[in-house]
This record gives sequence, C-alpha cells and structure tokens, in this order.
Amino acid sequence: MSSQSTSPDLLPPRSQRQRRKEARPQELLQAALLLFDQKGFAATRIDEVAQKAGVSKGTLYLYYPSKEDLFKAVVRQNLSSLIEEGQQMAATFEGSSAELLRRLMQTWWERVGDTAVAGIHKIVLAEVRNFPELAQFYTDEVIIPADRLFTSAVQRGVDSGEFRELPLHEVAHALIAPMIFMALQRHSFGCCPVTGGVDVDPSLMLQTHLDLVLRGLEVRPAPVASHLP
Amino acid sequence: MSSQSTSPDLLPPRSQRQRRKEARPQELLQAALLLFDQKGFAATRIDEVAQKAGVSKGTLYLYYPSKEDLFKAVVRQNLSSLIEEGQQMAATFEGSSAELLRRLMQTWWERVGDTAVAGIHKIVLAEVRNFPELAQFYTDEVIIPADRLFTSAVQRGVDSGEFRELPLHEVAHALIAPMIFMALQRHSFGCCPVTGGVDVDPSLMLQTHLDLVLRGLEVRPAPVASHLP
Amino acid sequence: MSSQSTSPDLLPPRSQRQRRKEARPQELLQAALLLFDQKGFAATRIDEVAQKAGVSKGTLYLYYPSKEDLFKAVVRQNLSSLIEEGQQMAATFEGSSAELLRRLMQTWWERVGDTAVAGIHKIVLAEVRNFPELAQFYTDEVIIPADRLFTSAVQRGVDSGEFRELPLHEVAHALIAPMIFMALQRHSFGCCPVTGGVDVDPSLMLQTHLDLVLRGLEVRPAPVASHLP
Amino acid sequence: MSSQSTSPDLLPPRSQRQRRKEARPQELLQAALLLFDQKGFAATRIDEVAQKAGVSKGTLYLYYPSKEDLFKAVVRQNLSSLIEEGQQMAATFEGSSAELLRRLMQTWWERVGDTAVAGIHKIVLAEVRNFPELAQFYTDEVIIPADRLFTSAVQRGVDSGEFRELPLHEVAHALIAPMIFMALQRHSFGCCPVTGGVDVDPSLMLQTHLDLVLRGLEVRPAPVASHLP
DNA sequence: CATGAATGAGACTTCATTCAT
DNA sequence: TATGAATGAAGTCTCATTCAT
Repeated sequence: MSSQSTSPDLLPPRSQRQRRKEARPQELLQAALLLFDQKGFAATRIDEVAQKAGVSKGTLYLYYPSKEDLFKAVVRQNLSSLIEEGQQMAATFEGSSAELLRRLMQTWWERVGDTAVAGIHKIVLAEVRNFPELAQFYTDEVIIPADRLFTSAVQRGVDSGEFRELPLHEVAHALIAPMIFMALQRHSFGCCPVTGGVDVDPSLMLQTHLDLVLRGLEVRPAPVASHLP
Repeated sequence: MSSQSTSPDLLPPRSQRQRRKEARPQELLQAALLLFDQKGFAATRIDEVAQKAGVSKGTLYLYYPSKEDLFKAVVRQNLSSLIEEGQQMAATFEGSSAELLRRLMQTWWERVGDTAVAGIHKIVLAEVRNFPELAQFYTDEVIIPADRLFTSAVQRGVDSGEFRELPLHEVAHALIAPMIFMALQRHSFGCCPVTGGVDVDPSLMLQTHLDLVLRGLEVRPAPVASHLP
Repeated sequence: MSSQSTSPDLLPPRSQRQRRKEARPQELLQAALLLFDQKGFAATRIDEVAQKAGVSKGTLYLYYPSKEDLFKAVVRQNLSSLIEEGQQMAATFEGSSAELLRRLMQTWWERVGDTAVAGIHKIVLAEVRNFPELAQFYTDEVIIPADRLFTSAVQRGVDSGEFRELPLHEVAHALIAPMIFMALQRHSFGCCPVTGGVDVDPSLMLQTHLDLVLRGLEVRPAPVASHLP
Repeated sequence: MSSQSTSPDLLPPRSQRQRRKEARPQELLQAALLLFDQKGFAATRIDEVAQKAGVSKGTLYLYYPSKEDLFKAVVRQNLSSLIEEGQQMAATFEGSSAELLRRLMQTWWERVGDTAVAGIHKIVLAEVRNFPELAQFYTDEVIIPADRLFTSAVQRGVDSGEFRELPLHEVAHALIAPMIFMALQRHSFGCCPVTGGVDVDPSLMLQTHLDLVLRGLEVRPAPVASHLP
C-alpha cells in the first residue's frame, strides 16, 4: 500500500465500475458489429445491441448518440485501422508485386472476408441510399483509402516492369471485387445453408482468382520470343 | 377461344377498367422493382408501391398478401426469363468460348447490371438473413441456373482446348463477381454522388476484366524457363 | 331511388365511416385545444389527445403529421378566424371609437379570455422558445393581425378627434394586456382554486379597465374651459 | 461562536472546498433560475442545471431531492425579498400616490420585468396546473403580498382625494398586468426575434401606460355638460 | 459529501396490415 | 373488385432519478 503511494505511475486500483466503463465501447462495438452483419442497419434494433452488450438502452446512448454514430464507430474500428495496417505492409514490402498482391488479399480475406466485418460492406451497398450521410463517410474512410492501397500495389508492379500497363482503378476493382463478392455471398447465404447451393471454396477461389489475374497482369514475351530468357 | 388466338385484334372491346385490372400485376411489380432497387426491402413502403402503380394500398393486398410475397413475385418475374435467354444463346453459339463469355457478360451488363434488376440481388445479399425462406427460393430460382450457365461456357472452352483446366465454379465466380459487384456499387453510391468517390468506368471495367481473365484462362506454351529452379 | 339518380345535387347518402371521417378534424382539434390549455404543449401527450377524440394514435397522425402541426391547426381554427371576424366588425362599425373598443374587448373576453382558447397564448408565451418555428408562425398568424385590429381602432378615434394622440402600439398593448393577463391568471390558478387567492371579478375588471383607459384616452377640455359645451 | 459573530473576518481559514460547499445552493439556484427562464420547467434538464452550476447531477440531488423542489426553492429565493422591499418603500414614501405608483412600477420593471425573474411567473402561469401544489405556494408567497402592495398604494391615493374611488383589486390588476404581460412577451419572443414582430418599446410602453391609467384615476371636475341628456 | 455511469419508463413517430363501405 | 381510414405494435431517442464507488 505504501509502495503504491510512492509510485504513482503504477496503475491505480480500478473499481469494478471503472473497469466496466472502459470496456464498454469495445463490448458495444462488438455487439453492434455482429448484429449489423446479421440483420443489416435498419433491421438492427438498438435495444438488441445494448442487450447483447449486457447494458440497457440508455447506456448505449451514453457512448454513441445515435444509431448512425454507432455504425460509424464500428466502421472506424474495424476497417480504417485495417487499411492503415495494409498500407504499412505495402510500404515496407520487399518481394515481387505479385507476391504483395497475394499477401494483401490473403490478409483481407482472413481479417475481413471471413469475419463479420464483411457485413459492413454489405450494409453499405444495400442501405447507403437511405442514409446519404453514411455514403460520404464510408467513401472517405474506406473506399478511397482501400482503392489507393491496391492501385499503388499495381502501379508498383507496372513501374518495375513486372505488370502490363492497364487502367489502375479498374484492375484494382477486378482484383478485390470477387473477394468482396464472395464474402457477401457467404454472409448472406452462408449462414442459413440452403440445399443445393453452389459451394465455392474460399481458398480455392482465392487461389484461382489470383492465378487468373496475376497471370493476366504479367508482361510476357510475345509467343515467338518465348524461348528467350 | 381459337378465334381469339388467331385474331387478337378482334378481342371484344374491354372496358378500360377491365384492361387496367389485367395490367395491375404488371404495374405493381414494376413499381415494386423500382422502389425495392432504390430503397431496399425494409425501407420500401407498401403505400408508395401502391401509389406508384396508381392503385390504393388495399388493392395491392388483393394481389399480394404480404410484402414478402410481393418481393418474391418481383424476383420471379425479373430473373427467370433472363437466365433462360442466356442458356438459349449459349446453346446455339458458334464462336470461340472466349467470345461466348464476352457476349454473356455484355448481355448481363446491359439487361441486369445497368438496370434496376441489379437491385434485386443487392436486396437478397443484404436482407435475406431476415427472411430465411427467401434464401432457398433465390438459390433455386437464380443462383443455381446462373452458375450452370457460366460453368457450361467455361467447360466448353476447356473441352475445346481453348482454356486451361481450372476449377469451374471458382472460375465462373471470378468471371461474374466483378460485374455484379460493380453493379451493386453503382446502385448504391452511383445515385447520390459523393465528392471524391472512386469512379470506375463500366465499359472500361468490363473490357479490362475480360482482358485479364480471358488471358488468364488461355492455354499458352510453357515458358522455356519453367524448368529452371 | 330513381329520384336520387335524377337529382345528383342532393347530398349522396353518407356511410357512417364517411361521416366520422369528416368530423375527425373537429374532434381532434377540440380535444387538442382542451389538453394544450390544461397541460401546455410539451406536457400534452399525443396519445391522450387521440384517446380524448376517441381514435388511435395512428389516426391522429393521418390528419396532422406532427405535434407542431396539430398545434398550428388549433391556432388557426381558434384565433385566426376570430381576428378576421373582429376586423369585419370594426370595418362596418358605426358608433364611437370608445364603443368600438368596448365591443372588441367584450367579444374577445367572451370568445377567448373566458374559454380554453386563452390557453393557446399561455402556451406560446411559455414554450415558444423551445419551438422557434412556432414563434414565427404565431407572430404572423396572430400577433400582427391582432395588433393591426386594435391599433386601427385607436387610430380611428384619434382621427375623429375622439382620442388624444398617443403611441399606437403601446396603447393597443395597454388595452389588451390586462385582459389577456387576467385570462392567463384564471387559466392557471382558476382551475385549482387556492385558498385566499386574490379574486378579480372579470366583468368588473373589464369595466374598470375600460373606464380607466378610455377616460385616459379622451381628449378633454382644459379645466378652465370646462364650462363650455 | 460569539467571537465569530463579532469578527467575521477572522473566520478560521476555510478550504476552497468548504467555501464552495457553502456557495453551492446559491450557485444551483442561480443556474436553475436562468435555465427555467430560458426553457420553462419541463424543458429544463437537470443535467444542464448541474453543469451550469459546476457540479455533477448527483450533487444537485443532494440539495434538492427533485426537480419540483428545486423550482420551489428558486421561487422562494427570488420573489419574497423583492416584494418586501417594495413594501418598505411604499410605507416611507412621501410624494404623491401617482408618483408612488410610478416608482413601484419602475422598480418592478428594473428588478423583475427586465430580468430572468420574470421567467418564474411565466412558468407558473404555464405549468402550475401540472403541479397543483405549487399554485397554493405561489399564491401565498407572491400573489397575495404583491396585490396587497399595489392595492395599498391605490387606496392611499383614494384616501388623499387624489384618485377616484374605483374597485381596488381591479385597478391594481389593470396597473400591473400590462407590465407583467410585456415582460412575458419579451421573455418569449424577445430572444429569438421573428421577422415583422410587433415591437413595443418598454419605456415608452411604461410611460404611455402610466399616462393613461393615472389620468384615468384622477379625480376631475364633472364636465358642465353632464346634466344634459 | 461528491460523482457520473447506469437505468428504464415514456415520448413522438412510422408503417404493415385489416376491414367497413 | 377497390378503397383508404383506422389500427397498434414497434422503433429511436430523452431524461429524471438512483446508487456503487
């Protein structure tokens, strides 16, 4: 006890209440993410989010003053940070550009496509028209940074002579779209499995897609020159 | 009856009311399609659909006993015929398989991707979880036939030696996903343009995507350097 | 029956439903007036208004799309029409201006001061700050026309040489303020009678007030000239 | 204890916390007065009062166990002293009764009409029905003493032969009503100025009103023409 | 004494659905 | 068959009050 008073830099003892308060945002965001993914934006009830986080409705409003704000917080926590991480990785990557793209997409699949986070994009696609303010927010916070990340990686390959010259945005789009789309599909139909559904294996899909597209990007010698190194 | 089928212009004169009565389902489905596309399922109000179709709310309920039934009718009307048409085209197509794929996708873009019909898929992706019965319905009615159409076209190219051997479902997925995804994107953000949004040009995108994937599918001579370590 | 078809200008038979529909606005406005007067704007519950009018909450919203709109309708029905009536009376009045003022104020007391309508002004005074849009509405719809009515009557007296020249707005204010104030007082304390309250008799008050103010307005001969006709 | 009362400047030094503790009720009442005036009773939030007073919501509840109690405390603090002061002034006044009334009303305007205190009366008028217990309280504490103050002053004028004999309560009412009413008006519309509002100048109003009423009160020689039909 | 996180009843408003006409 | 007035459950959000610390 006396040691505590002499070393104030030690964490002061936290009351249970304080500890809960600090954990609240995390708990609320996690509950919100799962429910948004499951039901969409409009169909998710604030009460349900609060209940899933173990608090009352009023408490949720203590932290997020509206449903839209709650959604924005979920986006920020789950996507903005991830994109930034990807940018770090790309900036320091040393291998080939094809390899960089493989890594970026693999990471994206593990961290987003295969998790509830993918549901966020689903919501945006489906409901952004009814909440125009969210459209701008998501564009600024996610679409533009993500596009920048992928176009940079493709540009890197073009600069190094590894890739052909192709329209950057469109290539980036072609790269990520199948993955996002597969994620959407799985998050919609995947949960309540239907009989006879078309099963696409994600890792096989990822591999096939990369195989296709990276080969398509390659600069390759004209067939007659194929025996040159 | 036979006289009617042979001389449709000799139908006994119908009152305008009768004629309208027969057109009602069409008008209602059209109105519903546009509004579902614009607002999604939950946010579309029955009143608005009725109003757009020029009838009262009560009348709509005469034809479709619930909102969900209305939606199912919209799905049925708008997608089955299209897929069948594609199958016809594929069955009688004479050119290369690459060309067939180009045509299929071009057609899909014109008839679905660039129209309100694309909104149906958007809704299904986003809200099917809240209406599990629709998942099975949509799978049977749309997903499976569409997958069959594209896998057949790829298989055709493999059989003829035009394409490499690759997992069929996954290739089909990789083919259509970027197009559907672009359609979704445009149907969400396209309408309420945000500042700084990433603009993807559809026909450039389509061309780029086909360029990439068809090249990726091509069987090509193994590079001479392939036997090096 | 045949006579009906030949004389379409007779009122068509109304269903009970139709009759109720036509009476609804009246019933709702009456219920709203009483409750607004009793409880104020914020403390009046929409449910209670609907219940008092014998309909459900949803029905009220069919006629008045928000609480503020309901309030505006109450104002329009009860005050705008009354002021217009007063203007008619003033325009055609033939007696002295003092008599005109007496009549205007008598009428005001009977139709407003002594009825629930007085509660409307109470609400505006007390709560208009919280609903700024209502301030403009009430100013345009009530304050300005009422001021015009009274200043005109005073001006009439000044023009005819009956009244002294005094600031018009201020005189009008001095005329109506005690009446309004008495109405407010009675509508607040009057209902739940307190022991020992200061009882002001309305008609005595009205008479005294008019006696005071009209005498104050009179142009009177300087005392020395008092023996002239 | 006795030493303290004789040398108040020698109070043992108090910690700042102690001093603030003693000032708390004052600060809370002041904050409450301003907010009640600005927003009315129902629309004033306890949080806001506490925040304005620089304490937490819980602390406010330590001093005033409910919102209603807080309001009663505000009434008590702000009105009793003022009325008493007026009574002092009236009791020792030496000039004419007309001059006394002028002074009383001038003072009232400066100390109440033009300050947030006027808002208290506004609240009482508007919301006392929802809190019936407050009606009795306010009558005893404010209405009766104030009435006594003004009726006494009028009676003084009547006794001295300066004023005509008229019903006392009603004259008192006619005297103060326009002032209170103007205060109410200004406290409602004054803050959020509406376009085209009817502007009444307070001092011109006060002067006009006194001019009218005091002239109306004057005993004056009967007109010579009074015996004509 | 003081705090402020937490509560939960209750407000306004919306909208799918029903049903008398 | 067609209407549209009426319903009432359910949703988002507010705020006076409580209570563990």
